[in-house]
Amino acid sequence: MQSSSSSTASSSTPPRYAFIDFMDVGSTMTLSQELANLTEDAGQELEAEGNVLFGSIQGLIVGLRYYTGAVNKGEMVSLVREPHNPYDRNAVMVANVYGSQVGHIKKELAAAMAYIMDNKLARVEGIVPYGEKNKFSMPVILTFWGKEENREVVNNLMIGFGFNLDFRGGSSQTSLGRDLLGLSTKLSAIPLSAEELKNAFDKLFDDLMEDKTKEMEPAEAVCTPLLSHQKQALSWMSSRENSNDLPPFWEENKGLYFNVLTNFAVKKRPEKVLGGILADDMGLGKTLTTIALIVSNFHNGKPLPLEKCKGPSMPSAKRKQATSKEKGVDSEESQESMGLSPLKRLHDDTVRENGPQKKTKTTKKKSANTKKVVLLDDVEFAAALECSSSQVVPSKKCVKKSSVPSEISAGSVARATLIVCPLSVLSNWLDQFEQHIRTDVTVKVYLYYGSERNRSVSLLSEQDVVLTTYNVLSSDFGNKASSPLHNVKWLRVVLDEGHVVRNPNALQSKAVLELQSERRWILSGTPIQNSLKDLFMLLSFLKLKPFDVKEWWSRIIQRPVTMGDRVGLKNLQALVKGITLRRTKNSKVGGRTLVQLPERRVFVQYVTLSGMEREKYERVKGEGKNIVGRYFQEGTFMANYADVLTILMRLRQCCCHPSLVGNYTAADVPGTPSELRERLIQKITLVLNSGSDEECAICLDSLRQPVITYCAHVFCRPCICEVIRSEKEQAKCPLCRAQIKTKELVEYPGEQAETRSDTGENWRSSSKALALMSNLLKLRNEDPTVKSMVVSQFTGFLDVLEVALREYGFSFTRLDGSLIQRARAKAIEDFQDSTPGSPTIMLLSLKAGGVGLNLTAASQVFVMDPAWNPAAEDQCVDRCHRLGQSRDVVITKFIVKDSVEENMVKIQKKKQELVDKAFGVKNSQDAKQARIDDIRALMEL
DNA sequence: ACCGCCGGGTGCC
DNA sequence: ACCGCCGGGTGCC
Repeated sequence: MQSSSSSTASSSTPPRYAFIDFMDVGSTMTLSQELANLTEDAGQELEAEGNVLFGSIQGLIVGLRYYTGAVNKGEMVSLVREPHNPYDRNAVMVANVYGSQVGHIKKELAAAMAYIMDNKLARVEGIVPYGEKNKFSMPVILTFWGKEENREVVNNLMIGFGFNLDFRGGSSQTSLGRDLLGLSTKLSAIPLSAEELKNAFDKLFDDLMEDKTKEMEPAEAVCTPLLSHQKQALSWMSSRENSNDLPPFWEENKGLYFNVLTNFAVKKRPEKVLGGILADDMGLGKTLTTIALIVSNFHNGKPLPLEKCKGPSMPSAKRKQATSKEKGVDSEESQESMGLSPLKRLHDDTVRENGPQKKTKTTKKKSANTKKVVLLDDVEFAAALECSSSQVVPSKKCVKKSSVPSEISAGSVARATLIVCPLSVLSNWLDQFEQHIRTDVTVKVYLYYGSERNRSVSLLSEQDVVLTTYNVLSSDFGNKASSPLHNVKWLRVVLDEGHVVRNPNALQSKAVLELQSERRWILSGTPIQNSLKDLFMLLSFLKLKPFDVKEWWSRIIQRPVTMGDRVGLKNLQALVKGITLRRTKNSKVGGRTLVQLPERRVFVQYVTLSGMEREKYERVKGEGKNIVGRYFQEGTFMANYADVLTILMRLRQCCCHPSLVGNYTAADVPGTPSELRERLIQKITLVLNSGSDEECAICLDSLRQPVITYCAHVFCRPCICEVIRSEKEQAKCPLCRAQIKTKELVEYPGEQAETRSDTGENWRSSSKALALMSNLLKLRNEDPTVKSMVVSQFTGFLDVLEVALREYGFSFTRLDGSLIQRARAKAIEDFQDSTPGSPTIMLLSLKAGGVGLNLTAASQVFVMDPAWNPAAEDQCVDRCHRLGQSRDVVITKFIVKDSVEENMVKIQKKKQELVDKAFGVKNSQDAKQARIDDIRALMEL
């Protein structure tokens, strides 16, 4: 099994924004993705986007009488090649929107289409114009879509078989044309302008709360009083789960159910979609609301039946602690705590946000101790507890002893809720269950995490809540041995920070889609990260038919909308509105905003380099300019992109502290395999530590178990192995098409391998470090209780700052990618602690920590170096500027004058203006040129 | 399928 | 009777 520690770094950084995307701030693509697109045929499936219409032709669907799939007039059908059909290897099967086979394309036409489809020269889509009642065959209009460069060859191929692609339908002016494109004729044929589209798109998720203002009180088990907007959310979520309404776009008419979008009609009532998207802004209490939902809305709208605790009030938190302590006594496994540490530490946590009834550490500890004694006396009860709230129990014991006396536990009725979340918010969930559930009832929360996790399906099914991470889920799913989580019939599955699953090709997406559940929820503050496409994955998870199938999503929603079709947009809006609740920090309830956040102000401080620093900077810049200039001349710029990034990184490091910059190695020539290997390790380390949050070009997600190929491209190990497995000996690098082999993949040795810069004894200051220190000293003089976050992209710079902080007697903690979860949680806990003497400074690496991170103790933020993507900075700042922050937040950004940093800021501004103005996606050639131009500007070439 | 196609029966008008 | 024509059997790929 993959070790859980190897995945900590990446999983804790949900790729909320494409960090490295410095050329194109705010656009949808990251560097890797763009590289993948620049390289022809990166193994991606033929996407509908970017395809043009070649033409259309009328064909015939035959063999209707052998199949049950019905089609209505005007309904879309899907065409699927059947290369293994025993009667005709050219066979093309026709299916309706709901996946039932309708028939086949008549063989002569199928013969012409087969080659085109197999070689992906064109995508063929069908729509039935009439004849829906025919018994034996029906006509179908086939439209051919593909890349412009394939138009000719497709046309000629069709002519060769005696078919002429008719282009009349192509002009979307005619009503037939618009029908073929899946566009509407009814409302308006005037397409939306790019501006209107962007506006509409931005507003898609805005304040979807009209008629969602009914409030509901949570079950008694919830001890935290819910705010008004949380009660509204609870009411809405419950009604979504209990609703008997038809799914969006379905209407009932004389015993028939009719989908108004697809024209599909069935006798059987379509399956309900129970659940939806809770897209409230961060800090509005999605977690609390979800907890309230879990305990308040079991079957038939009744609360979840919970065990009452025996004896006098005994907070659940204490019980857990007692159990795990006791466990330590009688168990041989002492390392088990590795994966489970977040739980342990959470017991000592002080109450964070939203906590009207504060518990204090001391009372907790005390009663925990008393409890322990009691527990030892009551073996039966202890066993029960182990099954429920403790995660650290060896499996056999648990399975045997688990005797949950509840009538529901029998298994016929789904009981458990599965919560999947990024590692970084795991402990937050545990915290919040403790904090918000009354102490005299037990909600059985099982943490399915760590190597000792209990894989018993029946045990998991008996829980109230099972908590796990996306990584655990997908690694279980990937290891062919049956995945326990996929064999449980869940009552409810909740995807926390659900936007992290957005690439439908990634393993974790597949793992998530395969879960069996009655109800499904997505929690996400940013349901759409980049583009409309992100929504597809969410609908897919919610099983909102037919949009859970890519083809229908594209044809019915995505393409019409991106082509500016008003009805398409209207449908999209209706779709989103029907399943989403979103309130923002600015939403109003009864005329008042939901939460009032303190102000935040941003200052930029310019730093001037000292003579020595300037000298070194200019030297590094000179070397870099030479090399990059040569790449330009040779036209090998894109091929050497990694090196260019490295050079830029060195310059940026120079701005922070001269000692961060090591010797320059990019010009080295790879020699023997061992030298090559070393060089590759060096390169992958650089890439991963460059602060760019590189994404894997295959899954487009943050790198998981990163490996580097001999051709020096970095991917997730599972992703690239899958490519090699499927392409066998022919396997080529998705980015440069070089041959690749599994045994030639070089692993990332981990952050430890990072060469610590020569700070320590040789500590010398830097202008930027001094600028920071003077700010911090001034703050300490003014108010010693003020806490600050110090953010840098370079862990080496944080090392330097540590020395300086010690020198001046500051107490600080540090959070970066190298910390395992336990240390991470400890660092946050220490920092959030408000008792005197607690650390006042948090050193934070930009890429560490996740969206869920709560650092509200800080009211000062120092951004030491500019990020390529300013959104990353904003995100970082949001960690303290969120609900629970009581002071005004001041952000100070340091920028070195006359340096790459200043240029970066200029480019950021320019990009931001462009993004603000237009919504359109520029073509890859332009993007490439823009990228090159920007690097010229950065390097002053 | 109120078609097309196949293949057996049949054979002036 | 090596054809045409008739009419029954039959029918996706």
